[in-house]
Amino acid sequence: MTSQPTTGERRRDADRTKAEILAVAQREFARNGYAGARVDEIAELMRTTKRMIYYYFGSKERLYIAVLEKAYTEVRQVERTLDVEHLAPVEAIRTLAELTFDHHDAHREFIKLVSIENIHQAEHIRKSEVLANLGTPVLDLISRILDAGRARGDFVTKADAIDVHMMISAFCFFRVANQHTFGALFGRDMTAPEHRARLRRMVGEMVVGYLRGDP
Amino acid sequence: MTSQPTTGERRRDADRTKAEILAVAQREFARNGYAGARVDEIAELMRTTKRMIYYYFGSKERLYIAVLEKAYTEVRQVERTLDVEHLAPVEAIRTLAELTFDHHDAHREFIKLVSIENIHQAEHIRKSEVLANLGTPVLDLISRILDAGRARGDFVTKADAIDVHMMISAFCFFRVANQHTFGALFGRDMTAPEHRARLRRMVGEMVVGYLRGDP
DNA sequence: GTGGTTACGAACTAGATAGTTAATTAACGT
DNA sequence: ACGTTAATTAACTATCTAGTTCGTAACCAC
Repeated sequence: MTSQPTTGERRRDADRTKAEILAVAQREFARNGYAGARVDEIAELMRTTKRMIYYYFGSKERLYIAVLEKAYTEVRQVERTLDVEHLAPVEAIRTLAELTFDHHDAHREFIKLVSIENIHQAEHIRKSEVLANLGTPVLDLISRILDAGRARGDFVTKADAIDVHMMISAFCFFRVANQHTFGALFGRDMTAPEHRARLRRMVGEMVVGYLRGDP
Repeated sequence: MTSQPTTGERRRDADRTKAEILAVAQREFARNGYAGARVDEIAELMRTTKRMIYYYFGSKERLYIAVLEKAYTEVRQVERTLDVEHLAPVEAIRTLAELTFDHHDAHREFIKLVSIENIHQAEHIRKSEVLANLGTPVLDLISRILDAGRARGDFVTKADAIDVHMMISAFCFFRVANQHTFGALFGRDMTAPEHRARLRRMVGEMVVGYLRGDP
C-alpha cells in the first residue's frame, strides 16, 4: 500500500542534505564572517544535525570553501549568459556596466562572502582548486568590445579589459558592500530605490565617459 | 641616587598604555575581523596584560569601537588638509581623486576595518556618538569644485557631491580592499608598483571624463 | 612619611565552540 | 529475506575565550 517512491519524497537523500547544509551555511557565513559563523547555529537551522556537516564536509573551513565554490560557480554561470555583442561598442559597454550593476544588486550575499574572503587575504580561495581553474568569460567579452570600439574610433583611452572590468566592479561592488558605513557617515542609503536608478545610469556614463577620453 | 624622572621613562603611564592597547588592537582587528580577533592575542603583543584592556575599555566590543573612533578621526584629520581649491575645477577634481587614491593606498588597515564594519552592517559605528557627529569636510569641498566647474561650463553632468565622492571612493577602496580575491581570480595584483601609477591616473580621468559628459 | 587613589599583574572561571564517538536506521543489490 | 553500505542521530569532550577576582605597587597631595 504505502510503497515509497525511489525518487521524490525520500527520508534519506545525500544530495538534498548536502545542498541544505550549503544553503544554510552560506547565509550564516555571509552574515557573521568566517570566525563569527557558528557551526552549531548552522546545524540548528537545518532539518538535520551537526554531525552531517562533518560527515560531508569534514571541517568548518572545508564547509566554508565549499560555500565559496558554489557561490562563485553560480556567478560565473550568469556571466556566460551576457549578450551585448549585437550592440554598438558604446552601447555594449554601457549595457554591460548596467547589467553588472543589476547583478551585484541581486547577489548581496555573494558580495559579503567576497568581502569576508578579502579580509582573510583570499587564503581560502587559494586553497580551492575549483576556484583556481574558474575561467573569466567576461574579460574576453570586454576585450572584444574594446577592440571594436577602438576600430570605430569611439574609444580613445587605452586601458585593458581587466582595468575596465575593475572600474565597473569597483563601482557596483562598493555601492552594495559599503552601503552600511557609507549610510552611517553620509546619511545616504545607496541601495534605496530613490538612488538606485540614478547610480545605475551613472556607472554606464562613467565607463563610457572614461573610454571616450578627451573631447 | 636613582631618582626616577616624573616625565620621560615612567613605569606607570595611563596614556601610553591606552595608546598601546589601541594600536595593537587595531592591527589585530584589521587582520582577523571582529569575531576572529582574540583579546588574549592583543594582550600578548603588549608590554602590559589583558587586565588593562578591561580596565580601560570594559569589553572587547568597546575596545573595537574605540579603535574605529580613533581610525576614523585620524582619517578626517587628513581630509581637512586637502588643498586643491587654488586649481581650476577640472584639475581640482582630478587632483582630489588622485590624493584620495594615495590616501587609500597608505591606509590599508583602515580600509580593512571599514570592510569588517560593513560585514556587521555598521552596528558598531552606529553605537558610537563620536562617529555619528564626525563631519565630512570633503563633501563641501567637492560641492564647491562642482559649482565652480559648472559655472565655467567645464562640467555638464549633473551629479551631486555625494555621488562624486562615492565614485572616487569606490575605485580607490575596491583596489585595496578587493586586491586579494581580484588577484586570485584575474591574476593581477592591483596594488603592485607596475599597476599603481596607471590606476592612479585612471581614477582622475574617470571622474573628469564622467563630469565632462557627452562630447 | 603616610593615606588614598590610580595603575597594574597573575591566576582563575564559566560558558561557548569545533570536532568526535559510537550506536542506529534506511536503502539497495542479490 | 538478508547482508552490506551509506546516511543519520544523540550525547560527549577537549579546548578556547571573554571576562573576573583579588592582591600589589607606583604616584600624589599634604
